[in-house]
Amino acid sequence: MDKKEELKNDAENSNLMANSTFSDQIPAVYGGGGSGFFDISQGYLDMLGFQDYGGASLFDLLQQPTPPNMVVEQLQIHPSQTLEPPSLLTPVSTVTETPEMVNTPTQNSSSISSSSNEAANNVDQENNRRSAQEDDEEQHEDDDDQEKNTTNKQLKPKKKNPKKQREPRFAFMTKSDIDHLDDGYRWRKYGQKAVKNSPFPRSYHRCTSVACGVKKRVERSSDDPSIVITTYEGTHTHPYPMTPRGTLGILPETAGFGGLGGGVDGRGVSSFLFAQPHYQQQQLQPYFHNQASPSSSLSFSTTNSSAHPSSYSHFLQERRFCPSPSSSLLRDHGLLQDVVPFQIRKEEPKEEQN
DNA sequence: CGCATTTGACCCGCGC
DNA sequence: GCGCGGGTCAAATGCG
Repeated sequence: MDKKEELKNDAENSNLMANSTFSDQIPAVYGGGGSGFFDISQGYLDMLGFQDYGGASLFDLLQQPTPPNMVVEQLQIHPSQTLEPPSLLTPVSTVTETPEMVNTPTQNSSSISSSSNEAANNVDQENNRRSAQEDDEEQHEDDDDQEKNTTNKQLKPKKKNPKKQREPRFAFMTKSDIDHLDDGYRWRKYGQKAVKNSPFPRSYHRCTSVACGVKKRVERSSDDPSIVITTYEGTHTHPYPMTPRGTLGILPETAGFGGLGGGVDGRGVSSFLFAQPHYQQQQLQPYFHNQASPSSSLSFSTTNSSAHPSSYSHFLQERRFCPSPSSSLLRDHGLLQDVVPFQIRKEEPKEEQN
């Protein structure tokens, strides 16, 4: 414990510091609600087209006369690497590792970039390995069997071999009482672990879709119990599950942009409809009270190990929830505003001026 | 009965 | 090499 814990503590302390860290990197991001949190105003939500949702989503809540505050903290987005800018997003790029990364000391760019790069490399390497491995496994099933037999003797047949591969990860810090924010997808919890130096456990979820390997980790910030850190890892490879729990009454078409699910790449994704059960509103409120303004903020951090532009952009796309095409206001910024708000804007001609 | 959650065990990477 | 902590597995259990 000693040093380690200290380090951990430091790291965790720096967790929330991510705000400052990030702000240092992308000052613009923090325009709204103090503390470096994004301010999601009702107007913003409108722009996102949330009003169209029938279900009681988190955002619905946000639309309440007294919008709850959802703190979303962008943990770390690395500005150094620009993503290919799809018309909508451009950006910022690289993301960094999520909570963990976030926890990393406030070393910002340098550390972040290095991490990102490393991560990226690792990812690539790992990906290669993985596929290679998979191929191998397929090709040598017999061998595998044998090997497995050997291994099985000792332990459960864990398929995982090589290094874990880190897929693009995006972390969201949400101020909420609810740990598991319903994003519309169906998740199955496959594990829970106690987090060191934190009274709150971390739960591991996996998308229930067959071929979808998207994972999600949910944990509460030890520094601020009111903050839930949700980390998404991977990209959904299936269409958005419409109204999974009757929370999302939206159709792809309504969603615009190919819909919540219809990601640009054809991959359905829109993992950010925080559909919440009704009761959540009540739970959320207390927090909002703590907020100076009735605005809500969503903060997320993207951690992208792969630092792949596509990943990021994809992420952004996902994040687009479903900006309604009609919302011209969003037109250029949309989610971008959250994610890469100002940065991007800088690049964009300000002429538009809203 | 099927699916989701719980939970203890195990694996793996990393730091010392 | 060892211990720690994070991440995952899978049997057991719970729930609708």
